[in-house]
Amino acid sequence: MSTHPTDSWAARAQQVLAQSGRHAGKARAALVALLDAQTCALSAIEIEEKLREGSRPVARASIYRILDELERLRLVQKVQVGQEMARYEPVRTGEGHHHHLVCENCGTVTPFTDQGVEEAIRKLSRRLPMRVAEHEIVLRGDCDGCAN
Amino acid sequence: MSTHPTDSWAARAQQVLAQSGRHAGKARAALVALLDAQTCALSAIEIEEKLREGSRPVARASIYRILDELERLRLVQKVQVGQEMARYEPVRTGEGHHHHLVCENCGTVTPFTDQGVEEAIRKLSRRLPMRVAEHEIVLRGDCDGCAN
DNA sequence: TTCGATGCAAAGAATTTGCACGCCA
DNA sequence: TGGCGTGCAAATTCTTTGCATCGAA
Repeated sequence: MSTHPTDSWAARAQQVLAQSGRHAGKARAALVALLDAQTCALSAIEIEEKLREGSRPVARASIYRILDELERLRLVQKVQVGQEMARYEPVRTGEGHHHHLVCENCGTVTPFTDQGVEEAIRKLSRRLPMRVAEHEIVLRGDCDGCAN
Repeated sequence: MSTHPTDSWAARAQQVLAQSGRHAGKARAALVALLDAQTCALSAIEIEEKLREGSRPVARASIYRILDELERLRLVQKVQVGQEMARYEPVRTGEGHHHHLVCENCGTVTPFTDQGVEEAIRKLSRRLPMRVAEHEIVLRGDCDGCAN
């Protein structure tokens, strides 16, 4: 949540898109607004459904194209959660990145952050035979709702 | 690496399969032998290619079916590495599980283990609103070969 | 008016399923 | 011999691409 409208991810996204010389289409605007309202990652199909029921329907191909473009501009991150379809979420400046919990029972995806794990990975990265650019962690199990 | 043939993952796999009341097909035997010889995860397509060039060709559908069965018996772990296709690797008893490094340049997948990270995740898991059953970590970047 | 944005439909790629035949127990 | 194992082909699912049209600058 941002305190000022102009600080919102959507506003920044629109700005970056405009600066990179693109026209402002309705489909993309709707998709950006939808993503901005989410707290966690959505799949392309989920985005299509929410747009159809909400603001306006957007063709699936357009959704993939727009997400791809947003990803190249580093406005969106594509996250892979298990074997399921790809999910996408806004990259919000100022917030540390988070990882994901996946309930194997109900499929719910929940974000979490943890300094301990981040630190452990940072230390580990120095010792690996690779310049580590990014990392992704997925924890799977049964969420409290399902474990009962 | 096992010290005795009968300790091999392949031998254990065959035993578990037999005990679960299955017949011993040639395709599955070839696939199990191939997996046992690997040091890291292979995709279904890679398995198909290696089998065709090596011991004997196996239909892709059979490969998926066999891998699925091995996964249900916990003899094989399916790992997802980025957006690429799924990969499969033997679950060897006695060895701690490992995670994966992926070179974004050449696509090479390399295993690693790290106690620090495992410990951090263990601690974290206790505090999460979920009974964590498993976790998966993928580090991406440029491997030493590609960084030069 | 020009070029990017979008929708629709077809193409692709990975994976799964249906069905008939072959082989192991 | 009966049922699991396997191959082949078709079906599914997610994603990408081709092409004509629409709309923003």
